[in-house]
Amino acid sequence: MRQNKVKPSPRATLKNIALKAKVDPSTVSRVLSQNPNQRVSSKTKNKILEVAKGLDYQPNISARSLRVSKTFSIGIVVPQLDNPVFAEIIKGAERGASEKGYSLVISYLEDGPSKGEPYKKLIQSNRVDGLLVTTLNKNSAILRAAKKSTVPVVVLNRKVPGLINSVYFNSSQAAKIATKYLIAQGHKRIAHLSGQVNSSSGVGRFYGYKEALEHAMIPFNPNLVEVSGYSILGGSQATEKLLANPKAKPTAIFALTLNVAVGAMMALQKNGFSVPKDMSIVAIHDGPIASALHPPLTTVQMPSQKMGYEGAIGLINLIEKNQNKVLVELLPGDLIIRESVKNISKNK
Amino acid sequence: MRQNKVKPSPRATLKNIALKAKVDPSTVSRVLSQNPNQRVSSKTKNKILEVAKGLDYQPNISARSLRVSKTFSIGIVVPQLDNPVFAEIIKGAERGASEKGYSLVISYLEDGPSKGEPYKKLIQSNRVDGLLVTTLNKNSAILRAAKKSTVPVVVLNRKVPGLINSVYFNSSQAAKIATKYLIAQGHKRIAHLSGQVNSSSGVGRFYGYKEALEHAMIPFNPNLVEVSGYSILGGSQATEKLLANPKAKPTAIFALTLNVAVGAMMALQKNGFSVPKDMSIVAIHDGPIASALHPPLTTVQMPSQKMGYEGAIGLINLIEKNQNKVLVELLPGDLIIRESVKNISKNK
DNA sequence: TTGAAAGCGCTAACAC
DNA sequence: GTGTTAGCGCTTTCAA
Repeated sequence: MRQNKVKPSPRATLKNIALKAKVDPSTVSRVLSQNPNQRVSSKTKNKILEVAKGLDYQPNISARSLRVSKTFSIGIVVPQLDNPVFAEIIKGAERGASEKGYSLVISYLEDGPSKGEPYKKLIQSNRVDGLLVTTLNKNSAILRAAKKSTVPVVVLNRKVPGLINSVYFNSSQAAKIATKYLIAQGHKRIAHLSGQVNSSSGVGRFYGYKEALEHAMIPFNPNLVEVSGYSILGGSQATEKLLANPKAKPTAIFALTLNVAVGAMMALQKNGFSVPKDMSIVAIHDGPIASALHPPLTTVQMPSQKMGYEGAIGLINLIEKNQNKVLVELLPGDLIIRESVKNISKNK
Repeated sequence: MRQNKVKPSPRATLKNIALKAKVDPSTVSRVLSQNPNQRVSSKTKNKILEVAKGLDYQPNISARSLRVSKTFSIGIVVPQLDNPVFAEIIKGAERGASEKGYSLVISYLEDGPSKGEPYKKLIQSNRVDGLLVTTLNKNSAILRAAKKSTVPVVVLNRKVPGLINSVYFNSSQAAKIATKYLIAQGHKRIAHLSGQVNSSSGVGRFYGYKEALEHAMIPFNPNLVEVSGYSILGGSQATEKLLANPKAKPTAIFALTLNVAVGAMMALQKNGFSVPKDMSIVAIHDGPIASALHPPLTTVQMPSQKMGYEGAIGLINLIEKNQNKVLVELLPGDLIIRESVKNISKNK
């Protein structure tokens, strides 16, 4: 009933705009697709713009995609969603994509060695013009698949041999900053909760830690390094080991991740250690939890969100051939000094 | 150079398959689009299937979209990405979408009162066939915008007046389970760290808590309720208030969220309370952190991932007109008993 | 500066 | 059961 009374406003297509503005659809396209070399008289241009606005025109992406063989969306492949680092990366990527008029298609997958299917489907059916790839695992199937991709790929959070395009974080420098700070506060027996061996970010932090020690002429003691991985539980277990080892006896801990630091703090508390009185602690990667911990944790900021943003922008530049290579090294952010480190230097 | 030597295998299109199989493109379409009432002889069908496989055919989504006015993707709008609940919802939604051959486009936005633009762009340019909407705020702009949507919308995590389709969690029942458990362990002075007033999930938990008390004939004491919101910091601050209030004196805390429980535990520790000796604690929403806490936290599982999954499946059914209404109430998951609650009943 | 015409890859109504 | 035909909405030569 109601439909009969209301004059159904025509769908806003180029054709309908052309009809209303009494011009050809192609002219409308010339104006609305913002082609730089338009050559349309400002009179007709204004008229078209006006009509388009009145009809609240939004281009039909499918039609445009079909015509120009581009989807105007990029995909992002993430191994886990419950890791705050990836959440921030996605956040940044979404911002970058939408700034450039692209949408972000998400493909989640467990980071196993054999998978890679979602990725395949994503690019084969022309759903995306390019791909942002993150992974925790150096040898993951996605990385292998990425090397054969027909669309541009930008790897986030690490450098991968054979894939030029990446936006990564200088984690070794972040580790150096964190370790140096502990040294400056008088610490000499500094433990390191480290990542897996096959993780480039973990290895980077380990080297940064070692370099900072060397620079301060503090001998490296392997007893002070425990592999924790990236989880709270891992941090807690590694710390237990550390405390149980009579050859360790650290006065400070450098944790490679916020989660790991949380686990470490729990283990310390459980074993009767008070932070920072009995043990100082610093971690890489700032986040809301850091300031909510008790005591608030001193951290080196990690620009995860920026990583996603820069990755998206770079990828789109690649797609649009504005550049042919993306290689961005992001420097660590600031050292956020809170209350988890005690100054134990004698000449204080 | 290399391109000249390699015979470029033709792009796998319907036309090329038709050429190779010596049939008409429309016949190929009939076979490959899996139309149920095909009426193609199994002989030609097999031939087509074979050729298609050899060419590794993947349909061009843009062309199909244009033709059938469908994008085969759904959008999801989330207010924050660093909240584990939303991460799990996305995870589930991605699984549901990909199971049905759809892709998931993500639109992140701060959950302010005035926004709603990303959403608008998403549906207006025909980028998505439907929308999954999550929000923390009862009065958010997205919800208002959703009511005017031309594509189906399914609201996740809450029921909203004026929007029929939703998949939500019976948080009041979860609250009841948690509170009842504390009561069964002999607790009578049970505090509740609650959500905001304008959040349906928060209100539900509050009612569940009250009902459980009533049922056990324990009088409700407003001094035992503190608004914590959903963050770690909020949980910590609310707990501080609780401890400072001489009229409260709880023996147990029911926290509406895992994050809030983490904050509470920090505040308790800071104030010299030991869990569960001096204070028991239960929270809604299980997650890896729960078992990593010290002591491991007793929780009522919340099916966030399932919410995303059911939402996606329901939305796609709506889109494909297999059903015309989605209204799913998810029951709380199991009570996971760990070590954060002490039995203080006398006749133990 | 603008219009006419073709076609991206696909599907569906209609013939036979 | 299979081919013919038209057209979704858009961009892009080519002509005028």
